[in-house]
Amino acid sequence: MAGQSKENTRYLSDTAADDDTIDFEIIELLFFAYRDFTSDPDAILEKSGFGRAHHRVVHFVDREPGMTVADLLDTLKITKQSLARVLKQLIDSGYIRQETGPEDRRQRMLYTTEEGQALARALAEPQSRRIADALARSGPGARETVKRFLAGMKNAAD
Amino acid sequence: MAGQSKENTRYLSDTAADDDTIDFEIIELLFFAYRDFTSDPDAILEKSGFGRAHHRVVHFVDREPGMTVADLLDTLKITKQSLARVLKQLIDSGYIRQETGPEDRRQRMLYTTEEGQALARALAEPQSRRIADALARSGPGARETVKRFLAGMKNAAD
DNA sequence: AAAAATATGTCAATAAAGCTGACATATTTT
DNA sequence: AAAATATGTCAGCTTTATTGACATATTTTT
Repeated sequence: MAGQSKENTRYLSDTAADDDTIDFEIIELLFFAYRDFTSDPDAILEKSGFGRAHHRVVHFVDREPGMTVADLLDTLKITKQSLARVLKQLIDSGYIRQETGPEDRRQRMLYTTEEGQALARALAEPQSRRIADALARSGPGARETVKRFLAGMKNAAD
Repeated sequence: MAGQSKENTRYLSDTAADDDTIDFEIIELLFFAYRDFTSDPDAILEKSGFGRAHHRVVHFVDREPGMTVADLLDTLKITKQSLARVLKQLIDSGYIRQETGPEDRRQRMLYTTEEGQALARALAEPQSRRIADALARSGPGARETVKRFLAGMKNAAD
């Protein structure tokens, strides 16, 4: 494939032209923002031997105490088999506990223990600080604008 | 574990108190926004038999034609062994091609083929539309604010 | 009361995408 | 000539997800 460098240059020009119709700038900003946003808790999780999946479970159970397994599956949009392993590890390690549903005894209501709460806070803290710093540098009223933007990015079905 | 519901309520109150110091609201908005943002291209990728890793490679090579393997590793922050499998598949399928570096012949400069370009655009298009919709509903000046926020979320090292 | 549906749990096999370590080859730099 | 660099590759491992099948307890429907 010799003598193709002119064609490469043509590709480049075409790209530049099409770039106008696609918002590559914010697509990339989002990618890097999220990559680094999740790297904060990853460092903490490594010490406990947990991963991102555990983080998500502890977070949502801490935020909505008493949610059922079905609620959690719906929030995370994963299968129950995927959840099972992670949830079992968190229960065995004493971060989450289950209680039989008071009305429907088939249900398992989920709660964080005090250790689970502490873990959830420790994971959220550096993320929260990162957000506060970013907002502070985004001008006045940034919080409301960012909230509306992020809410608009998510599927309406939620 | 009967008679524990009072303790649960106590947990709840503690949670509410601590919530003030941690920005759970934006943490969750970011999670849902990114989850749904990545679900758009996932649907397209499934048809090609590719995954998110292929998406990222095609995207960055399309955006920066002629980047080297080392550049790509640095951008993606993965190991060369991880990249190798994905990159090989993309080259074998005709979406990406390599050219020996004109000055340093050890380097492999990466380019998208026309098919690769088309794939990158097809994947970016629904994400771009989602961003445009979200920005439109975020008020005037939202674009600049969101850009500053996202840039501030990423590590300075970049 | 019996049958069907539901909520959860579990076993087994598989896949995607990352990782580490080790080593090979070609090329450039020292 | 030796060392460093850019890339490629082999082998094995881990995490986190998947699907399918089936078991148990409980509630709802018939």
